Amino acid sequence: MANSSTPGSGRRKSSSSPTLADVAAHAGVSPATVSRVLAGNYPVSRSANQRVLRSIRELNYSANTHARALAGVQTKTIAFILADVRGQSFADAAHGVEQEASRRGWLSLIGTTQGDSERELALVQLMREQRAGAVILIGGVTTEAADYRVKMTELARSLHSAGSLLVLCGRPPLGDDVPTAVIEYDNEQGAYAMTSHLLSQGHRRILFLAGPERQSTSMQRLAGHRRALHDYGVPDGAELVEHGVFTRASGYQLTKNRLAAGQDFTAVFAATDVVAAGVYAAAAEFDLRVPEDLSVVGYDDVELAQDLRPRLTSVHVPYEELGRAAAKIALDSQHQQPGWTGDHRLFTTHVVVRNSVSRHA
Amino acid sequence: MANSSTPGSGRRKSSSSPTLADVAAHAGVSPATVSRVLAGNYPVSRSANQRVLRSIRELNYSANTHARALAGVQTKTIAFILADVRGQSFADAAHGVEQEASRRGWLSLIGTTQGDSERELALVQLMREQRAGAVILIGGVTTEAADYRVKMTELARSLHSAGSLLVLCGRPPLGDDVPTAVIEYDNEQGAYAMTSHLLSQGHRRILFLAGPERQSTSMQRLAGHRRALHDYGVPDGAELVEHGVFTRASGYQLTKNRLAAGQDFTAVFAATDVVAAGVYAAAAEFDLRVPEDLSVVGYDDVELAQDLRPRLTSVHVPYEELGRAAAKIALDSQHQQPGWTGDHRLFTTHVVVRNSVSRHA
DNA sequence: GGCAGCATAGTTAACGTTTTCTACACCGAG
DNA sequence: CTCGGTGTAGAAAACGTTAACTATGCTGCC
Repeated sequence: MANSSTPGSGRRKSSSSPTLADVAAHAGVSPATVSRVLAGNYPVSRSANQRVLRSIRELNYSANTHARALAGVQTKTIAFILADVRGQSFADAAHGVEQEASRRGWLSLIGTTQGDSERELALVQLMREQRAGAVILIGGVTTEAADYRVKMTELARSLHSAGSLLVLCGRPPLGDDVPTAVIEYDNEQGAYAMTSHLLSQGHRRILFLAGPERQSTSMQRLAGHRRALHDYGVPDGAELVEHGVFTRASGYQLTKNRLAAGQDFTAVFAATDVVAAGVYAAAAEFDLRVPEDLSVVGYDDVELAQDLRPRLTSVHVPYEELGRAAAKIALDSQHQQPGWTGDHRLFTTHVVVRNSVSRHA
Repeated sequence: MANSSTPGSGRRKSSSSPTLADVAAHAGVSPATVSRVLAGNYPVSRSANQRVLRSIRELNYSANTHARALAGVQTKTIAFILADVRGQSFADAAHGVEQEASRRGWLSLIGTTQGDSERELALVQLMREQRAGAVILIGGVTTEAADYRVKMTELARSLHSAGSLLVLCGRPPLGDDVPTAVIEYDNEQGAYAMTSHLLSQGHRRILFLAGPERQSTSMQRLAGHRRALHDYGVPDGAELVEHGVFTRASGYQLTKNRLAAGQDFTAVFAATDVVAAGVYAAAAEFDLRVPEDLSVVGYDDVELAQDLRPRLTSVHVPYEELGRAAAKIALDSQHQQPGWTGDHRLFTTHVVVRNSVSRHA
């Protein structure tokens, strides 16, 4: 009509996808009818229905998500946000989410933050804007910035009021009045159990390789370790705690430094299995046998724990199940009441004893 | 104005996010001005600018992506699609993408297909609709369905005409006239080199644990293996090829079966390092020492290769760099000419010799 | 002093759906 | 033979942006 005045002038989509209007024209019906055929929530005559279906097939039409979203329908997409895909544990959790989501015909998207809370906020923001059906955050938080809490709280509310949901997995809740679901796994308890195990085997000087300072997961595990030491009446040796990151390289370097400094310890509790792999490498370099000369334990119990030699004693965390549960809660929440305050679920962990710990006289 | 006639009647958003119009009203300017402040592509007076900025902050406004996309702007989002995040190799590649994207201020999203080409199409589709700036597909393809090729080709064209780009990474191109970028790493050559290595060490009966039949990566590696056998004049022993999947469990089971059947081979070439981990486990169960009784090699050279004992000889593939390169090409392509046919880049691989192979008399 | 030109501002038409409303046959019942 | 349904269909108003047009004061020049 209006813009057909000068044929080649206006911003004409060259070979873009066919629109609903195109389908309607092709089938000789109104746009509304096409929409109704697609939605199937309104009576349409047999003949019109067939013509529309045929046109859709012939034009290879597919609805534009954005237009749909703008018009108020939710996308069947669930977002999963973590620090780094390279970590086995969270990758397992991601798989759990994926599984549950696809079982229900939803698509899941993964975003990574590299531990940067700015990026985390940006991703949640993006997902809210994209009208994701739910957003799952997994893994500890690092920042203490008050700003962060405020913004995340706001995003949680905003998601909730848009019929979506923020799920916090393995991280501290935002507050009682914030509409989120929380899924935790017991870091403090697991670390307590593991350190107890080491203590019961006679170890008294245990090097604890923690994650970053002020990272919640890291701090919880350290707290469990400390509590066990305290309960056994062992001095809590702050000088035997080292902070690093959750990588093999970090475990290797930290252990090497300590060993080079001639420090005296009979066991190492690595905050993570991959960190423990680094400990193994450093020990080998100093000709220390595991577990005869040095006992080593980890946390997470990922597949790697079984491939290390000797096999690594670790704390089992049901990551995949965690992911499934998160997705389940998120997707079930679809029809939550407005006054709803939040679900809370706690997964337990347990020590898996393998061959990396020896009795110490 | 018009819709304020009956205050409480229409479908009123209860506590939804503030819109651009809200900001405009709050700042006492027109919507256009707000949009311009945001875009910064049009002169706005100092005072108006400040008022708008303040209103945005006070209302905590954030633009609606869908409306934006609908109005034709691209999202600064890049999508990365793979089969399964749990595989180290692709996780590394994902990290490379992530790195490069965030370096430029882009967000990256990961989607997983579980090897299902239907889901793959759906994800690419979704990303196209979401106006992603680029879509990167990594890993071999499994399907032979003609339908798949047709649809993917169409999506590639559609993405390209929307100013976006489809990047194929480690998988066969769709055709010369399809506007995609292709990044390959040499599976055939790497496998050839590895099998040559085994042959040069005197091994003649090599069990090859391939991935799924008709999966491109798997087939390429098998082809390289076969070519090496042929070049050395060794019978190509189809009975020494076993097809499975790229997991530890698969490697374990397949090897165990062969061993239990009393089959005779002196080396195992696992299609993947994690598969090799399974081989180690099976060998241990039969009291076979690696490499004295059985030589084992893998492919990918992920971190795990260094943690296995003995350390695994493997073919190094620069996954992280691959990811970075893919992202780089994708993001640089932003201003490609219409007649553009596609970039092509090939990464080389090389054997990393460790301790899992012994000389066979 | 009138007028071209510039710096800002506002209007309005897209973008592609969904979803009310309204319209129109056609049917059986009074 | 008219009159409320009922079953289908279309028109049009959202949804929240962007961008192409218009509109309006000014400034400065002839």
